[in-house]
Amino acid sequence: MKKKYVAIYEDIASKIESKEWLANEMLPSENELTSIYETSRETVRKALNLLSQNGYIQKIQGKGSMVLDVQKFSFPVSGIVSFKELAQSLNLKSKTIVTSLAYLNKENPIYNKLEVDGYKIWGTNRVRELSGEKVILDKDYFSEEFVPILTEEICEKSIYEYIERELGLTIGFAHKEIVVENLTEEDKALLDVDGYSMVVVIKSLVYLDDAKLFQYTESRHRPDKFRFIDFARRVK
Amino acid sequence: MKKKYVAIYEDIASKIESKEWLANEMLPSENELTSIYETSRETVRKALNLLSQNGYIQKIQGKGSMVLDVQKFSFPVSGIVSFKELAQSLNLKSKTIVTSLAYLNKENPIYNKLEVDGYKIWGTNRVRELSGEKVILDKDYFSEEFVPILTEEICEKSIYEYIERELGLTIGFAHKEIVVENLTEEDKALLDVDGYSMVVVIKSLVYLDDAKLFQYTESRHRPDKFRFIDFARRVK
DNA sequence: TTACAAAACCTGTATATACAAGTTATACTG
DNA sequence: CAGTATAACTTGTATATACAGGTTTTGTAA
Repeated sequence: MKKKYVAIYEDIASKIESKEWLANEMLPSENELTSIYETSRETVRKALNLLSQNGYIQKIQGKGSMVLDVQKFSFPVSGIVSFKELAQSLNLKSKTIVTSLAYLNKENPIYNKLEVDGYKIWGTNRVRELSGEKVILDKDYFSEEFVPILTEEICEKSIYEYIERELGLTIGFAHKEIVVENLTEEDKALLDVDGYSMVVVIKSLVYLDDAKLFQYTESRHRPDKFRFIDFARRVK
Repeated sequence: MKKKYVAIYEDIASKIESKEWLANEMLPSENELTSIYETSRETVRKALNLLSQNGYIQKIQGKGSMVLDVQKFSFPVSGIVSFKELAQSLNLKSKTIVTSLAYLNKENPIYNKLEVDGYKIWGTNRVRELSGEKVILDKDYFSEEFVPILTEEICEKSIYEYIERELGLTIGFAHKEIVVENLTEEDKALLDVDGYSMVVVIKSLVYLDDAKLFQYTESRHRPDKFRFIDFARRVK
Protein backbone atom coordinates (compact mmCIF):
# COMPACT_ATOMS: atom_id res chain seq x y z
CA MET A 1 0.00 0.00 0.00
CA LYS A 2 2.40 2.67 -1.18
CA LYS A 3 1.96 5.75 -3.35
CA LYS A 4 -1.37 6.73 -1.90
CA TYR A 5 -1.95 9.54 -4.40
CA VAL A 6 -1.56 7.14 -7.34
CA ALA A 7 -4.09 4.81 -5.76
CA ILE A 8 -6.54 7.69 -5.38
CA TYR A 9 -5.89 8.78 -8.98
CA GLU A 10 -6.59 5.27 -10.28
CA ASP A 11 -9.69 4.92 -8.18
CA ILE A 12 -11.20 8.18 -9.38
CA ALA A 13 -10.13 7.54 -13.00
CA SER A 14 -11.83 4.14 -12.98
CA LYS A 15 -14.98 5.64 -11.47
CA ILE A 16 -15.05 8.19 -14.31
CA GLU A 17 -14.40 5.57 -16.99
CA SER A 18 -17.11 3.30 -15.62
CA LYS A 19 -19.59 6.21 -15.55
CA GLU A 20 -19.94 5.97 -11.79
CA TRP A 21 -19.11 9.67 -11.88
CA LEU A 22 -20.65 11.34 -14.92
CA ALA A 23 -19.32 13.98 -17.26
CA ASN A 24 -20.27 17.58 -16.51
CA GLU A 25 -20.84 16.74 -12.85
CA MET A 26 -18.66 17.92 -10.01
CA LEU A 27 -16.34 15.68 -8.05
CA PRO A 28 -16.61 15.81 -4.26
CA SER A 29 -14.62 18.76 -2.95
CA GLU A 30 -11.00 18.37 -1.92
CA ASN A 31 -12.00 18.42 1.73
CA GLU A 32 -14.62 15.74 1.18
CA LEU A 33 -12.15 13.58 -0.76
CA THR A 34 -9.71 14.07 2.09
CA SER A 35 -12.09 12.39 4.49
CA ILE A 36 -13.32 9.81 1.95
CA TYR A 37 -9.80 8.54 1.38
CA GLU A 38 -8.66 9.30 4.94
CA THR A 39 -5.62 11.29 3.89
CA SER A 40 -4.37 14.86 3.69
CA ARG A 41 -5.58 17.53 1.29
CA GLU A 42 -2.16 17.78 -0.41
CA THR A 43 -2.29 14.08 -1.25
CA VAL A 44 -5.75 14.49 -2.75
CA ARG A 45 -4.49 17.47 -4.75
CA LYS A 46 -1.64 15.40 -6.20
CA ALA A 47 -4.18 12.86 -7.43
CA LEU A 48 -6.43 15.60 -8.86
CA ASN A 49 -3.52 17.16 -10.72
CA LEU A 50 -2.77 13.83 -12.36
CA LEU A 51 -6.42 13.57 -13.39
CA SER A 52 -6.30 17.08 -14.80
CA GLN A 53 -3.12 16.42 -16.78
CA ASN A 54 -4.62 13.31 -18.32
CA GLY A 55 -7.86 15.01 -19.32
CA TYR A 56 -10.21 13.41 -16.80
CA ILE A 57 -11.22 16.58 -14.98
CA GLN A 58 -11.12 20.36 -15.24
CA LYS A 59 -10.39 22.22 -12.03
CA ILE A 60 -12.15 25.55 -11.57
CA GLN A 61 -11.05 27.77 -8.72
CA GLY A 62 -13.77 28.46 -6.21
CA LYS A 63 -16.14 25.90 -7.75
CA GLY A 64 -14.58 22.48 -7.83
CA SER A 65 -13.45 19.75 -10.23
CA MET A 66 -15.69 19.02 -13.21
CA VAL A 67 -15.64 15.57 -14.77
CA LEU A 68 -14.83 15.74 -18.51
CA ASP A 69 -16.14 13.53 -21.27
CA VAL A 70 -13.47 10.85 -21.65
CA GLN A 71 -15.35 9.22 -24.52
CA LYS A 72 -14.32 11.96 -26.89
CA PHE A 73 -10.65 11.07 -26.68
CA SER A 74 -10.66 7.47 -25.60
CA PHE A 75 -8.21 6.57 -28.38
CA PRO A 76 -4.95 7.20 -26.54
CA VAL A 77 -2.45 7.27 -29.36
CA SER A 78 -0.60 10.11 -27.77
CA GLY A 79 1.77 9.29 -24.95
CA ILE A 80 3.99 6.26 -25.33
CA VAL A 81 1.96 3.18 -26.09
CA SER A 82 3.04 -0.03 -27.77
CA PHE A 83 1.15 -1.54 -30.66
CA LYS A 84 0.15 -4.54 -28.54
CA GLU A 85 -1.24 -2.34 -25.77
CA LEU A 86 -3.15 -0.30 -28.35
CA ALA A 87 -4.60 -3.31 -30.15
CA GLN A 88 -5.65 -4.85 -26.86
CA SER A 89 -7.36 -1.74 -25.55
CA LEU A 90 -9.31 -1.41 -28.78
CA ASN A 91 -10.11 -5.13 -29.17
CA LEU A 92 -8.67 -5.20 -32.67
CA LYS A 93 -7.91 -8.41 -34.50
CA SER A 94 -4.25 -7.84 -35.26
CA LYS A 95 -1.24 -9.78 -36.42
CA THR A 96 2.45 -8.95 -36.44
CA ILE A 97 4.82 -10.22 -39.13
CA VAL A 98 8.55 -9.84 -38.51
CA THR A 99 10.10 -9.18 -41.92
CA SER A 100 13.67 -8.58 -40.81
CA LEU A 101 15.84 -8.75 -37.71
CA ALA A 102 19.59 -8.15 -37.82
CA TYR A 103 22.48 -5.91 -36.81
CA LEU A 104 22.77 -2.81 -38.96
CA ASN A 105 25.69 -2.16 -41.26
CA LYS A 106 28.16 0.34 -39.86
CA GLU A 107 27.32 2.76 -42.68
CA ASN A 108 23.64 2.97 -41.79
CA PRO A 109 22.71 6.60 -40.94
CA ILE A 110 20.77 5.38 -37.91
CA TYR A 111 24.15 5.15 -36.17
CA ASN A 112 24.20 8.94 -36.09
CA LYS A 113 20.75 9.19 -34.57
CA LEU A 114 21.37 6.74 -31.73
CA GLU A 115 24.82 8.06 -30.74
CA VAL A 116 26.06 4.65 -29.65
CA ASP A 117 29.81 4.34 -29.24
CA GLY A 118 31.22 0.95 -30.04
CA TYR A 119 27.95 -0.86 -29.70
CA LYS A 120 26.12 -2.45 -32.58
CA ILE A 121 22.51 -1.59 -33.37
CA TRP A 122 19.64 -4.02 -33.72
CA GLY A 123 17.27 -3.22 -36.55
CA THR A 124 13.90 -4.87 -37.04
CA ASN A 125 10.99 -4.39 -39.41
CA ARG A 126 7.52 -5.48 -38.41
CA VAL A 127 4.39 -5.36 -40.53
CA ARG A 128 1.10 -4.93 -38.67
CA GLU A 129 -2.03 -6.48 -40.09
CA LEU A 130 -5.43 -5.13 -39.12
CA SER A 131 -8.41 -7.19 -40.28
CA GLY A 132 -6.31 -8.89 -42.91
CA GLU A 133 -4.72 -5.78 -44.39
CA LYS A 134 -1.06 -4.86 -44.05
CA VAL A 135 -1.35 -1.22 -43.03
CA ILE A 136 1.52 -0.37 -40.67
CA LEU A 137 5.26 -0.84 -41.00
CA ASP A 138 7.23 -0.43 -37.77
CA LYS A 139 10.97 0.06 -38.09
CA ASP A 140 12.69 -0.19 -34.68
CA TYR A 141 16.32 0.34 -33.77
CA PHE A 142 17.90 -0.51 -30.41
CA SER A 143 21.45 -0.28 -29.12
CA GLU A 144 23.05 -3.59 -28.21
CA GLU A 145 24.07 -1.81 -24.98
CA PHE A 146 20.55 -2.01 -23.60
CA VAL A 147 19.07 -4.86 -25.62
CA PRO A 148 21.79 -7.53 -25.95
CA ILE A 149 19.50 -10.23 -27.32
CA LEU A 150 16.53 -9.87 -29.64
CA THR A 151 14.69 -12.84 -31.13
CA GLU A 152 11.98 -13.14 -33.75
CA GLU A 153 9.66 -14.49 -31.07
CA ILE A 154 10.12 -11.40 -28.89
CA CYS A 155 9.50 -9.10 -31.86
CA GLU A 156 6.32 -10.96 -32.70
CA LYS A 157 4.92 -10.72 -29.17
CA SER A 158 5.87 -7.34 -27.77
CA ILE A 159 9.29 -5.76 -27.60
CA TYR A 160 8.16 -3.30 -24.93
CA GLU A 161 6.87 -6.04 -22.69
CA TYR A 162 10.23 -7.80 -23.04
CA ILE A 163 12.16 -4.62 -22.33
CA GLU A 164 10.17 -3.66 -19.27
CA ARG A 165 9.52 -7.13 -17.82
CA GLU A 166 12.58 -9.20 -18.75
CA LEU A 167 15.29 -6.57 -19.05
CA GLY A 168 13.95 -4.47 -16.19
CA LEU A 169 14.38 -1.20 -18.10
CA THR A 170 12.01 1.70 -17.51
CA ILE A 171 10.88 3.89 -20.37
CA GLY A 172 10.95 7.56 -19.40
CA PHE A 173 9.96 9.87 -22.21
CA ALA A 174 10.04 10.37 -25.98
CA HIS A 175 10.39 13.06 -28.59
CA LYS A 176 7.94 12.42 -31.39
CA GLU A 177 7.57 13.85 -34.85
CA ILE A 178 4.72 13.21 -37.26
CA VAL A 179 5.22 13.89 -40.96
CA VAL A 180 3.83 12.67 -44.26
CA GLU A 181 6.25 11.11 -46.75
CA ASN A 182 6.12 9.62 -50.21
CA LEU A 183 6.07 5.84 -50.40
CA THR A 184 9.45 4.11 -50.44
CA GLU A 185 10.09 0.94 -52.42
CA GLU A 186 10.09 -0.88 -49.09
CA ASP A 187 6.64 0.47 -48.22
CA LYS A 188 5.31 -0.69 -51.57
CA ALA A 189 6.83 -4.13 -51.12
CA LEU A 190 5.66 -4.75 -47.55
CA LEU A 191 2.35 -2.90 -47.22
CA ASP A 192 -1.02 -2.99 -48.99
CA VAL A 193 -0.92 0.53 -50.37
CA ASP A 194 -2.71 0.26 -53.73
CA GLY A 195 -4.17 3.62 -54.59
CA TYR A 196 -2.06 5.58 -52.12
CA SER A 197 1.07 7.57 -52.79
CA MET A 198 2.03 8.62 -49.26
CA VAL A 199 2.36 7.29 -45.72
CA VAL A 200 2.10 9.02 -42.35
CA VAL A 201 5.35 8.54 -40.44
CA ILE A 202 5.76 8.83 -36.68
CA LYS A 203 9.43 9.16 -35.79
CA SER A 204 10.32 8.75 -32.13
CA LEU A 205 13.44 9.05 -30.03
CA VAL A 206 12.73 7.07 -26.87
CA TYR A 207 14.67 7.65 -23.66
CA LEU A 208 14.97 5.63 -20.48
CA ASP A 209 14.23 6.74 -16.96
CA ASP A 210 17.81 7.94 -16.55
CA ALA A 211 17.55 10.09 -19.70
CA LYS A 212 19.71 7.74 -21.78
CA LEU A 213 18.75 7.54 -25.46
CA PHE A 214 17.52 4.04 -25.99
CA GLN A 215 15.57 3.58 -29.20
CA TYR A 216 14.77 5.14 -32.54
CA THR A 217 11.52 4.17 -34.19
CA GLU A 218 9.69 4.91 -37.41
CA SER A 219 6.07 3.84 -37.56
CA ARG A 220 4.75 4.13 -41.13
CA HIS A 221 0.95 4.13 -41.52
CA ARG A 222 -1.30 3.94 -44.52
CA PRO A 223 -3.14 7.29 -44.44
CA ASP A 224 -6.66 5.88 -44.13
CA LYS A 225 -5.69 3.84 -41.06
CA PHE A 226 -3.91 6.66 -39.29
CA ARG A 227 -5.49 8.59 -36.46
CA PHE A 228 -3.76 10.54 -33.73
CA ILE A 229 -5.67 11.79 -30.73
CA ASP A 230 -4.33 14.26 -28.23
CA PHE A 231 -5.40 16.13 -25.14
CA ALA A 232 -3.73 19.51 -24.83
CA ARG A 233 -3.80 22.27 -22.26
CA ARG A 234 -3.18 25.90 -23.12
CA VAL A 235 0.09 27.03 -21.60
CA LYS A 236 0.73 30.45 -20.05
CA MET B 1 5.29 39.29 -7.57
CA LYS B 2 2.85 36.43 -7.30
CA LYS B 3 3.01 32.79 -8.28
CA LYS B 4 6.54 32.26 -7.12
CA TYR B 5 6.79 28.75 -8.56
CA VAL B 6 5.87 30.00 -12.03
CA ALA B 7 8.55 32.66 -11.77
CA ILE B 8 11.12 30.02 -10.82
CA TYR B 9 9.92 27.79 -13.68
CA GLU B 10 10.28 30.60 -16.19
CA ASP B 11 13.69 31.58 -14.86
CA ILE B 12 15.08 28.05 -15.11
CA ALA B 13 13.41 27.45 -18.49
CA SER B 14 15.00 30.60 -19.91
CA LYS B 15 18.39 29.61 -18.52
CA ILE B 16 18.08 26.26 -20.28
CA GLU B 17 16.92 27.81 -23.56
CA SER B 18 19.75 30.33 -23.49
CA LYS B 19 22.26 27.54 -22.83
CA GLU B 20 23.22 29.04 -19.50
CA TRP B 21 22.49 25.56 -18.18
CA LEU B 22 23.59 22.92 -20.66
CA ALA B 23 21.95 19.68 -21.72
CA ASN B 24 23.11 16.52 -19.93
CA GLU B 25 24.26 18.55 -16.95
CA MET B 26 22.60 18.46 -13.56
CA LEU B 27 20.58 21.33 -12.13
CA PRO B 28 21.46 22.48 -8.61
CA SER B 29 19.80 20.21 -6.08
CA GLU B 30 16.39 21.05 -4.68
CA ASN B 31 17.95 22.20 -1.44
CA GLU B 32 20.37 24.47 -3.30
CA LEU B 33 17.55 25.90 -5.43
CA THR B 34 15.62 26.48 -2.23
CA SER B 35 18.32 28.82 -0.96
CA ILE B 36 19.05 30.33 -4.39
CA TYR B 37 15.43 31.43 -4.81
CA GLU B 38 14.91 31.98 -1.07
CA THR B 39 11.81 29.85 -0.86
CA SER B 40 10.64 26.45 0.38
CA ARG B 41 11.50 23.09 -1.11
CA GLU B 42 7.87 22.38 -2.07
CA THR B 43 7.76 25.56 -4.13
CA VAL B 44 10.96 24.57 -5.92
CA ARG B 45 9.48 21.13 -6.56
CA LYS B 46 6.38 22.64 -8.16
CA ALA B 47 8.61 24.53 -10.57
CA LEU B 48 10.68 21.41 -11.31
CA ASN B 49 7.53 19.38 -12.02
CA LEU B 50 6.44 21.98 -14.56
CA LEU B 51 9.87 21.77 -16.20
CA SER B 52 9.61 17.99 -16.28
CA GLN B 53 6.14 18.03 -17.82
CA ASN B 54 7.28 20.37 -20.55
CA GLY B 55 10.35 18.36 -21.43
CA TYR B 56 13.03 20.63 -20.01
CA ILE B 57 14.42 18.25 -17.40
CA GLN B 58 14.38 14.62 -16.33
CA LYS B 59 14.24 13.97 -12.60
CA ILE B 60 16.17 10.97 -11.32
CA GLN B 61 15.62 9.90 -7.74
CA GLY B 62 18.74 9.99 -5.63
CA LYS B 63 20.73 11.83 -8.31
CA GLY B 64 19.06 15.07 -9.31
CA SER B 65 17.49 16.84 -12.28
CA MET B 66 19.17 16.43 -15.65
CA VAL B 67 18.78 19.14 -18.28
CA LEU B 68 17.38 17.73 -21.54
CA ASP B 69 18.15 18.84 -25.08
CA VAL B 70 15.39 21.31 -25.90
CA GLN B 71 16.70 21.82 -29.43
CA LYS B 72 15.33 18.47 -30.54
CA PHE B 73 11.75 19.52 -30.05
CA SER B 74 11.82 23.28 -30.34
CA PHE B 75 8.94 23.21 -32.83
CA PRO B 76 6.04 23.38 -30.42
CA VAL B 77 3.11 22.39 -32.59
CA SER B 78 1.63 20.34 -29.81
CA GLY B 79 -0.30 22.13 -27.11
CA ILE B 80 -2.65 24.91 -28.11
CA VAL B 81 -0.89 27.50 -30.22
CA SER B 82 -2.34 29.94 -32.68
CA PHE B 83 -1.00 30.31 -36.20
CA LYS B 84 0.23 33.81 -35.44
CA GLU B 85 2.14 32.68 -32.35
CA LEU B 86 3.67 29.84 -34.33
CA ALA B 87 4.69 32.01 -37.28
CA GLN B 88 6.22 34.56 -34.92
CA SER B 89 8.23 32.05 -32.93
CA LEU B 90 9.62 30.57 -36.13
CA ASN B 91 10.21 33.90 -37.89
CA LEU B 92 8.21 32.81 -40.92
CA LYS B 93 7.06 35.22 -43.58
CA SER B 94 3.36 34.53 -43.49
CA LYS B 95 0.14 36.01 -44.76
CA THR B 96 -3.49 35.33 -43.89
CA ILE B 97 -6.33 35.65 -46.40
CA VAL B 98 -9.88 35.61 -45.09
CA THR B 99 -11.95 33.85 -47.76
CA SER B 100 -15.26 33.76 -45.93
CA LEU B 101 -16.91 35.03 -42.76
CA ALA B 102 -20.60 34.54 -42.02
CA TYR B 103 -23.19 32.86 -39.84
CA LEU B 104 -23.74 29.23 -40.72
CA ASN B 105 -26.98 27.90 -42.15
CA LYS B 106 -29.10 26.10 -39.57
CA GLU B 107 -28.65 22.82 -41.48
CA ASN B 108 -24.87 22.83 -41.20
CA PRO B 109 -23.70 19.70 -39.33
CA ILE B 110 -21.32 21.84 -37.28
CA TYR B 111 -24.36 22.75 -35.18
CA ASN B 112 -24.28 19.21 -33.80
CA LYS B 113 -20.62 19.42 -32.87
CA LEU B 114 -20.86 22.70 -31.01
CA GLU B 115 -24.02 21.86 -29.06
CA VAL B 116 -25.20 25.48 -29.00
CA ASP B 117 -28.84 26.00 -28.12
CA GLY B 118 -30.48 28.95 -29.78
CA TYR B 119 -27.24 30.70 -30.62
CA LYS B 120 -25.97 31.15 -34.13
CA ILE B 121 -22.51 29.99 -35.17
CA TRP B 122 -19.83 32.08 -36.79
CA GLY B 123 -17.93 30.30 -39.55
CA THR B 124 -14.75 31.59 -41.12
CA ASN B 125 -12.24 30.24 -43.63
CA ARG B 126 -8.71 31.52 -43.65
CA VAL B 127 -5.95 30.61 -46.09
CA ARG B 128 -2.38 30.74 -44.76
CA GLU B 129 0.40 31.63 -47.12
CA LEU B 130 3.96 30.59 -46.35
CA SER B 131 6.65 32.07 -48.62
CA GLY B 132 4.05 32.80 -51.28
CA GLU B 133 2.37 29.41 -51.32
CA LYS B 134 -1.15 28.75 -50.06
CA VAL B 135 -0.58 25.69 -47.92
CA ILE B 136 -2.98 25.79 -44.97
CA LEU B 137 -6.75 26.23 -44.82
CA ASP B 138 -8.15 26.99 -41.37
CA LYS B 139 -11.87 26.52 -40.89
CA ASP B 140 -13.01 27.98 -37.55
CA TYR B 141 -16.43 27.87 -35.91
CA PHE B 142 -17.46 29.86 -32.84
CA SER B 143 -20.73 30.17 -30.98
CA GLU B 144 -22.26 33.64 -30.98
CA GLU B 145 -22.68 33.10 -27.23
CA PHE B 146 -18.98 33.67 -26.60
CA VAL B 147 -17.97 35.63 -29.70
CA PRO B 148 -20.79 38.07 -30.48
CA ILE B 149 -18.85 40.08 -33.06
CA LEU B 150 -16.29 38.89 -35.57
CA THR B 151 -14.83 41.09 -38.27
CA GLU B 152 -12.59 40.42 -41.22
CA GLU B 153 -9.92 42.53 -39.60
CA ILE B 154 -9.90 40.41 -36.47
CA CYS B 155 -9.70 37.22 -38.51
CA GLU B 156 -6.77 38.59 -40.45
CA LYS B 157 -4.81 39.56 -37.34
CA SER B 158 -5.38 36.87 -34.75
CA ILE B 159 -8.68 35.54 -33.47
CA TYR B 160 -7.06 34.11 -30.35
CA GLU B 161 -5.51 37.43 -29.44
CA TYR B 162 -8.93 39.05 -29.80
CA ILE B 163 -10.61 36.35 -27.72
CA GLU B 164 -8.10 36.45 -24.90
CA ARG B 165 -7.35 40.19 -24.87
CA GLU B 166 -10.60 41.88 -25.92
CA LEU B 167 -13.23 39.39 -24.86
CA GLY B 168 -11.35 38.35 -21.70
CA LEU B 169 -11.97 34.66 -22.28
CA THR B 170 -9.45 32.07 -21.13
CA ILE B 171 -8.73 29.00 -23.22
CA GLY B 172 -8.52 25.89 -21.05
CA PHE B 173 -7.92 22.72 -23.04
CA ALA B 174 -8.61 20.97 -26.31
CA HIS B 175 -9.31 17.56 -27.74
CA LYS B 176 -7.37 17.14 -30.96
CA GLU B 177 -7.53 14.60 -33.71
CA ILE B 178 -5.15 14.30 -36.63
CA VAL B 179 -6.23 12.42 -39.72
CA VAL B 180 -5.45 12.38 -43.44
CA GLU B 181 -8.29 13.06 -45.87
CA ASN B 182 -8.79 13.27 -49.60
CA LEU B 183 -8.88 16.75 -51.09
CA THR B 184 -12.26 18.44 -51.15
CA GLU B 185 -13.33 20.75 -53.96
CA GLU B 186 -12.84 23.59 -51.51
CA ASP B 187 -9.26 22.54 -50.81
CA LYS B 188 -8.54 22.45 -54.54
CA ALA B 189 -10.08 25.87 -55.06
CA LEU B 190 -8.35 27.64 -52.17
CA LEU B 191 -4.97 25.93 -51.78
CA ASP B 192 -1.93 25.32 -53.98
CA VAL B 193 -2.16 21.53 -54.03
CA ASP B 194 -0.95 20.59 -57.52
CA GLY B 195 0.45 17.09 -57.41
CA TYR B 196 -1.17 16.17 -54.11
CA SER B 197 -4.31 14.15 -53.52
CA MET B 198 -4.62 14.41 -49.75
CA VAL B 199 -4.40 16.88 -46.86
CA VAL B 200 -3.53 16.41 -43.21
CA VAL B 201 -6.43 17.61 -41.07
CA ILE B 202 -6.21 18.64 -37.42
CA LYS B 203 -9.67 18.73 -35.90
CA SER B 204 -9.96 20.39 -32.50
CA LEU B 205 -12.67 20.91 -29.95
CA VAL B 206 -11.51 23.83 -27.82
CA TYR B 207 -12.88 24.43 -24.33
CA LEU B 208 -12.72 27.44 -22.04
CA ASP B 209 -11.36 27.59 -18.51
CA ASP B 210 -14.78 26.67 -17.13
CA ALA B 211 -14.98 23.57 -19.36
CA LYS B 212 -17.54 25.11 -21.73
CA LEU B 213 -17.21 24.03 -25.35
CA PHE B 214 -16.20 27.10 -27.25
CA GLN B 215 -14.82 26.38 -30.69
CA TYR B 216 -14.52 23.75 -33.37
CA THR B 217 -11.61 24.02 -35.78
CA GLU B 218 -10.33 22.18 -38.80
CA SER B 219 -6.82 23.02 -39.91
CA ARG B 220 -6.10 21.51 -43.31
CA HIS B 221 -2.42 21.25 -44.29
CA ARG B 222 -0.69 20.34 -47.53
CA PRO B 223 1.23 17.16 -46.59
CA ASP B 224 4.71 18.50 -47.37
CA LYS B 225 4.20 21.47 -45.07
CA PHE B 226 2.83 19.50 -42.17
CA ARG B 227 4.93 18.61 -39.14
CA PHE B 228 3.72 17.78 -35.66
CA ILE B 229 6.15 17.59 -32.75
CA ASP B 230 5.33 16.18 -29.37
CA PHE B 231 6.95 15.42 -26.04
CA ALA B 232 5.45 12.42 -24.31
CA ARG B 233 6.00 10.70 -20.99
CA ARG B 234 5.35 7.02 -20.44
CA VAL B 235 2.36 6.60 -18.16
CA LYS B 236 1.92 3.92 -15.46
C1' DT C 1 44.52 -2.63 -2.13
C1' DT C 2 40.06 -4.41 -2.01
C1' DA C 3 35.44 -5.15 0.00
C1' DC C 4 31.95 -3.66 2.34
C1' DA C 5 29.48 -0.97 5.69
C1' DA C 6 28.13 3.57 7.00
C1' DA C 7 27.33 8.26 6.34
C1' DA C 8 25.89 12.00 3.58
C1' DC C 9 23.86 13.40 -0.04
C1' DC C 10 19.90 13.25 -3.41
C1' DT C 11 14.61 13.02 -4.71
C1' DG C 12 9.83 11.01 -3.36
C1' DT C 13 5.82 10.74 -0.33
C1' DA C 14 2.73 12.18 3.41
C1' DT C 15 1.14 15.35 6.63
C1' DA C 16 -0.10 20.01 8.75
C1' DT C 17 -1.04 24.90 8.84
C1' DA C 18 -1.99 29.48 7.14
C1' DC C 19 -3.74 32.60 4.14
C1' DA C 20 -5.11 34.29 -0.74
C1' DA C 21 -8.52 34.26 -4.26
C1' DG C 22 -12.73 32.87 -6.59
C1' DT C 23 -17.80 31.31 -6.21
C1' DT C 24 -22.19 30.65 -4.12
C1' DA C 25 -25.60 30.86 -0.71
C1' DT C 26 -27.37 33.48 3.12
C1' DA C 27 -29.07 37.11 5.52
C1' DC C 28 -29.72 41.70 6.10
C1' DT C 29 -30.93 46.39 4.63
C1' DG C 30 -33.32 49.72 2.10
C1' DC D 1 -39.40 42.66 -2.91
C1' DA D 2 -34.85 43.86 -4.78
C1' DG D 3 -30.23 44.74 -4.05
C1' DT D 4 -26.21 44.13 -1.66
C1' DA D 5 -22.98 42.92 1.77
C1' DT D 6 -21.41 39.01 4.31
C1' DA D 7 -20.46 34.49 5.50
C1' DA D 8 -19.43 29.98 4.09
C1' DC D 9 -17.97 27.40 0.98
C1' DT D 10 -14.54 26.22 -2.97
C1' DT D 11 -9.55 25.83 -5.02
C1' DG D 12 -4.63 28.10 -5.22
C1' DT D 13 -0.19 29.26 -3.13
C1' DA D 14 3.51 29.09 0.34
C1' DT D 15 5.65 27.19 4.15
C1' DA D 16 7.39 23.49 7.53
C1' DT D 17 8.48 18.89 9.13
C1' DA D 18 9.26 13.97 8.99
C1' DC D 19 10.58 9.96 6.99
C1' DA D 20 11.17 6.62 2.91
C1' DG D 21 13.99 5.22 -0.82
C1' DG D 22 17.75 5.73 -4.20
C1' DT D 23 22.81 7.11 -5.22
C1' DT D 24 27.38 8.50 -4.18
C1' DT D 25 31.11 9.25 -1.20
C1' DT D 26 33.64 8.12 2.76
C1' DG D 27 35.90 5.47 5.88
C1' DT D 28 37.04 1.31 8.00
C1' DA D 29 38.27 -3.50 8.28
C1' DA D 30 40.22 -7.51 6.21
